[in-house]
Amino acid sequence: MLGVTVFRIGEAAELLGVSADTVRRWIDAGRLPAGRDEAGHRVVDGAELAAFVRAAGNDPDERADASSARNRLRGIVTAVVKDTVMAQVDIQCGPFRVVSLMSREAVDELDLRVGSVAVAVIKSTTVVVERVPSKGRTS
Amino acid sequence: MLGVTVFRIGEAAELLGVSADTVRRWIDAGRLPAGRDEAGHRVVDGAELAAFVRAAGNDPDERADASSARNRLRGIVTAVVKDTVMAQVDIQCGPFRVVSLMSREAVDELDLRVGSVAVAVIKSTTVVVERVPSKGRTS
DNA sequence: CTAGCGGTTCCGCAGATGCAGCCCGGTGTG
DNA sequence: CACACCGGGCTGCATCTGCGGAACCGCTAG
Repeated sequence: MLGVTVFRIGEAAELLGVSADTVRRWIDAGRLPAGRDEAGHRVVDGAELAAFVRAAGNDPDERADASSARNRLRGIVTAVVKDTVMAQVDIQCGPFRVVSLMSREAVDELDLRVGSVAVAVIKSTTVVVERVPSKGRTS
Repeated sequence: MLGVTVFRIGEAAELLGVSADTVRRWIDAGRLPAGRDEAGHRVVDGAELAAFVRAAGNDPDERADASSARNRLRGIVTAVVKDTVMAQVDIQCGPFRVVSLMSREAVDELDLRVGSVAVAVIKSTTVVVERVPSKGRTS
């Protein structure tokens, strides 16, 4: 098991958040290196895809750049639920919804409300990583 | 201070990650409610923008749906640095780069490597929210 | 008061993306 | 073995998005 993770075009497309056609065009344009399997289907190496998605994520979004420094996800507040002592704040950060539980006092003090811009900050030691059952095979 | 956060078209565009032209077209198409200020400039209400970004984030991406349940950010591993006892794993989740610090043993056990698909899971109590110096005024 | 600067509106254009249609190859089931 | 189903390759088309240009408005500095 060399463990080289490879993706088919559909899998890569889902990961990148675009259609398979777009991934195909990127490959044909040479922007994303890929090979072909015995059936003529395009095969994308996991490491290549990682490099591509990293490059794509850095350039266009300066806000992502500012974020990429240390787990800073910038977004817009979509919900605020205030309890007596605690409060829950939902932030939409790009395609993800991040939920934060904090004291009600903190919410009041920050004056967080629906529509406000906020940044979700996460200590890297509190991030748990799960492997995905998935797809990519080892070849 | 009623605290109704409002955005100008450029600010909304930056938040949504698109150009001001696109936001203008969305408004003209009725997809995003907006008013006009005394100068004829479009003005977007923060709550409306929040509703819009929430809807936009849920529909297209089923993977985001699966993620939105509880701070589950799915992405691709872009870097793995192994130290003697600790390890750092970088995951590109949409436009954001998430860094996780974990024991080296955990990395080996999960068989995490560049190009693997992984999910960053974050307890909502460990998410710190910062307000942005920003923009949106109170009217 | 005037000039300069930044942001917005509106217009038109070129490139990128998504989608539908059609054919092919691999897989599983009866 | 025959059949249906699924994912992929390839083509063409409609749409969306971003960019540049020209004019307008509001704010600030001189």
